[in-house]
Amino acid sequence: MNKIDLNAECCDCNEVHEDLLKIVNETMPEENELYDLAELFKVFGDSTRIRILFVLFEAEVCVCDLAEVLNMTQSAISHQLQILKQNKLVKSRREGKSIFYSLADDHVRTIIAQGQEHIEE
Amino acid sequence: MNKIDLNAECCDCNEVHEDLLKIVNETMPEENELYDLAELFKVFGDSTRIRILFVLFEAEVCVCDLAEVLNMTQSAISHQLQILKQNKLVKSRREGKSIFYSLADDHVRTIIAQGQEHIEE
DNA sequence: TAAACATATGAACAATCATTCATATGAATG
DNA sequence: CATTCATATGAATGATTGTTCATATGTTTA
Repeated sequence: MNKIDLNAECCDCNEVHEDLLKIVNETMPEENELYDLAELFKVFGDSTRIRILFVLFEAEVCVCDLAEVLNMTQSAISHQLQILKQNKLVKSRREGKSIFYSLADDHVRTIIAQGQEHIEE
Repeated sequence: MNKIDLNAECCDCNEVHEDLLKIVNETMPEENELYDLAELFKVFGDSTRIRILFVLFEAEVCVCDLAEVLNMTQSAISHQLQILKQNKLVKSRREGKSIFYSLADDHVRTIIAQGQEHIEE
């Protein structure tokens, strides 16, 4: 595998081609992992979902409280909660008529904290 | 703490309203910071850009090599590089006709590593 | 068990986005 | 200085997505 391409059809920086292909083939995650990674970050790429997460950083909250605090419709919040739940960023628990949502794990905090560090520079 | 909100206009979980509002108002970032955060994660939310970043984890690479290694058109790669650059995830350097791209800082690695940890569980 | 309440969900619509195509810019080369 | 090479970019297009609206599901209560 990874044979030398002497007829590099690209730019003149020929020296790197072989090594680059080799290294990339070794370190690049599988196609479906790349897809999952992008999917995960897509979930963080919406300010409504980010705001939901910031609320859940502080407390376990039911849907209607989330909607009230964030000043959005119950339906919009519920739709976004489903997306957060599908991606295992939040979990839910029923208590009577209400359903309470909370953070699923602490990666969420870490990822968002890293994002904040990045934009604050 | 956790005072009761007697005028809760929402669901029956009245006790939390006041405190929740207070805490959220204290800890929720400003509107534009939330927007910037979401924008940043949106950049990670595309597998082409993720793949570009994985290549740049290993080496400083010119545009045509990126296009070749990732098997995509020069134009598509260039468009995505502009987005990565605007969000300060990569930087560029001209050398003759070529332009070499590299990671702008190490938050990129940390954020993606956290994402990988999350999906591998 | 009917009504009220809390949440979920499907369809529709507008907005956003990634890629393609054509072309422009900018540097090296002969 | 015209051509070639490497990259950037604007417009167009098809695909994806967040919100709304209407309605369904599931739980409590009278």
